[in-house]
Amino acid sequence: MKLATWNINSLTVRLPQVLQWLADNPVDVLALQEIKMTDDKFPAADFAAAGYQAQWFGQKTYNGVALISRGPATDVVRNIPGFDDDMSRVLTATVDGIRVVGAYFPNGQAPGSDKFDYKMHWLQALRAWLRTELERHPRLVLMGDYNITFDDDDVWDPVGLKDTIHCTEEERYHLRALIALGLHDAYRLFPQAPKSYSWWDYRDFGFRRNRGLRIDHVLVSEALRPAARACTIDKAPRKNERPSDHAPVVLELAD
DNA sequence: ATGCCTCAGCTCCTGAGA
Repeated sequence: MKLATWNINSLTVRLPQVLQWLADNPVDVLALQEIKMTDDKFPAADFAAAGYQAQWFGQKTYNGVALISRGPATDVVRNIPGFDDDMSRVLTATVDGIRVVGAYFPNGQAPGSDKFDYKMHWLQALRAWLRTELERHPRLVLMGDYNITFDDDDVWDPVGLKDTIHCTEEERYHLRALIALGLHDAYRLFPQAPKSYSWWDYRDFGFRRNRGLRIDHVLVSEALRPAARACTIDKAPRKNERPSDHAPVVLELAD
């Protein structure tokens, strides 16, 4: 079984790339972030024609998430229960016996800003809810655009970017706290090339110069960890014409 | 460089992303 996450920065613009990627990489579940469209615009028929079901939770202009799956998605939950939020960021469902949480974490803009405060509160609420969700569903995957790096290995210029957004100790504290719930960074369960990133700035030839960050993550629960077989970042779509700034991250689980 | 790209929208500029 394969699961993947991809921030596609507008599904309107990149639907053809997503369909092509699914044709080339027939994963069982694909979590999408930043679809940037209202629910009435979601191209469910296009996914159905490709053999995929879909759940979606859209929003005008910003945010918006979806879960694309071969099998049916049940017990669907939108956003974080108990946390009042006007942004569409989280979509959770059970697929093939696995609780899949697809999430678009807040960006946070800059430490000290209102958006950063919102990010901290959102992270707190996510963790509180995940604690109970993990009790109900031990076989759980949390994947998406976290907008947080774990450590310097996830940052192309750890000195220059020290304490800037995605790299602050406050954000990393929350990321480690998620790990402390009994989750594992699937990417680091396996040997990886140094300077591996999942996002590169559109500006200044960021991708060509490999000036990137690893901010898209797949976390697996303790119960699923023994089944993890591989976790990879697929840089191929970043080489497309009009690419997303993010690359897909793929987790392979033993059947 | 409060910049560089890219996207959406009350679209020919601005806000936001990361």
